[in-house]
Amino acid sequence: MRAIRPQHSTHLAHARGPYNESVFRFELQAVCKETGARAGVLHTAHGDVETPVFMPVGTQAAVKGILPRDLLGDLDAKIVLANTYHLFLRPGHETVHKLGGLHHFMAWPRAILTDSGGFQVFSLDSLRKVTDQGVWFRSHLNGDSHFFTPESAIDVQLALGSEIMMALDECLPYPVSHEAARVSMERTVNWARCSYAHYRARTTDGSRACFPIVQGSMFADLRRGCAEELLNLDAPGYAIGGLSVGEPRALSLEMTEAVAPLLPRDRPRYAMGVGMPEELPQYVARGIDMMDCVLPSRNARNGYLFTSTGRVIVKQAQYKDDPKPVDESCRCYCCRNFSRAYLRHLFLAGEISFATLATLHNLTRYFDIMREMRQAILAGKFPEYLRAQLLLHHQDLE
RNA sequence: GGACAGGUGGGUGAGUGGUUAAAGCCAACAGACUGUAAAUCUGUCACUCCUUGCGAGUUACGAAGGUUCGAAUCCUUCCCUGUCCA
Repeated sequence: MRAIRPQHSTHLAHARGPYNESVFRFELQAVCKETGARAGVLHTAHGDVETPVFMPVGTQAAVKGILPRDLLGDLDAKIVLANTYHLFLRPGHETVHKLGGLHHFMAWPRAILTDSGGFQVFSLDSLRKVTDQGVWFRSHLNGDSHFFTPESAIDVQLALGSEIMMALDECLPYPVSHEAARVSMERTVNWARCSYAHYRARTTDGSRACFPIVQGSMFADLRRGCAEELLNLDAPGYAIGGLSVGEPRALSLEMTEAVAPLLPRDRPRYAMGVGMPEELPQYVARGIDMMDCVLPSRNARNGYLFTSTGRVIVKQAQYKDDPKPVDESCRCYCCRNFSRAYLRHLFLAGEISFATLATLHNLTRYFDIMREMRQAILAGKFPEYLRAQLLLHHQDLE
């Protein structure tokens, strides 16, 4: 068998800073005095990640609809997500490991964050059973039973080789009782401790991080209690999970507000699974550095495009003869070359290229928003940016 | 000219006396989507009216008649399509 080794040098040359690139480290560059919004850099063994950052979701080691080439080139993404549960089932973490690790396997030389499978506790509700020790999953592919523990989730992520591993957590639906949320939160804390002990035992060089996840449903006291417990782990970063599971938007932001101030100032904060474009500044304004969401990619495939002036559901009949680009102020390949009418045609015709163009556009939109925010924070103009956004999206945020 | 087989809503295609304004699929239209069981899913899809109800009325299964309490379904005639035979 031919030796397969990741080849990072060419891709990373420009991304390397003056720091020890083998060590995972967060560098805070600016903090908005009025809101607490932050700009920084996440230094990883696979390149620097400027924050605040939006991470495209590539569950099965692929961001649906586009190629790593698009992510590297046009989008210039610095980090993507992949999923422990899905890659464990198929093709199997050992297979990925044997083939040189996830970066090499999916031809993605930059940073990768792997989710632990905690979200699948929520989304595969009918196929799993949670115990104090872990989660039984019945594979959605063939019905096989698999038991995930905090330790095994770390092992799978170690085999995959991601820079940022997530501790196994229990993501609850909404609404649940305070008591159910408390029991679940305590389980998530225990799991985080187990994950952490295992992570510490198995990693030595500091090149890879593991983030615990704050849970507690929509109860501020539980959220705070959870965060305080997790602080004892002295993790290199913290996530807030269990948001956007059906609750009113105001509640998700309220929970973020309750938790973020408790988290270490010098560590990145990750709000998992958010959000709509107009929500992103709201999280950043509450001190969030990292976000991810399937919306730009999934909605793209469903004909729903995000623009600087609102949504364009390009599959609608009203765009049948529309020669305009999706977003006239967008510089993406899709908007530079194709009309709404053409995109609508591709969608209705079921052409695969629609997904590619639409996803490319939506991710461009998300990245533009993140870039604008970062620049505003660095320039000390984030409050103005935020106020302008609020005016623009007054109704959306109701 | 003869013998069969057929003609159903935008398309396809079920339905052989009443629960049929007519299944299913497709198309079309609208909506949903937030750490992806998603190139997925949901709804609408003859017209009119209102007290929006498993409401009322009108029109509709090639055309026109007929049988029947009741017809897309049975009968008669006609028109059209396909295949085969002359």
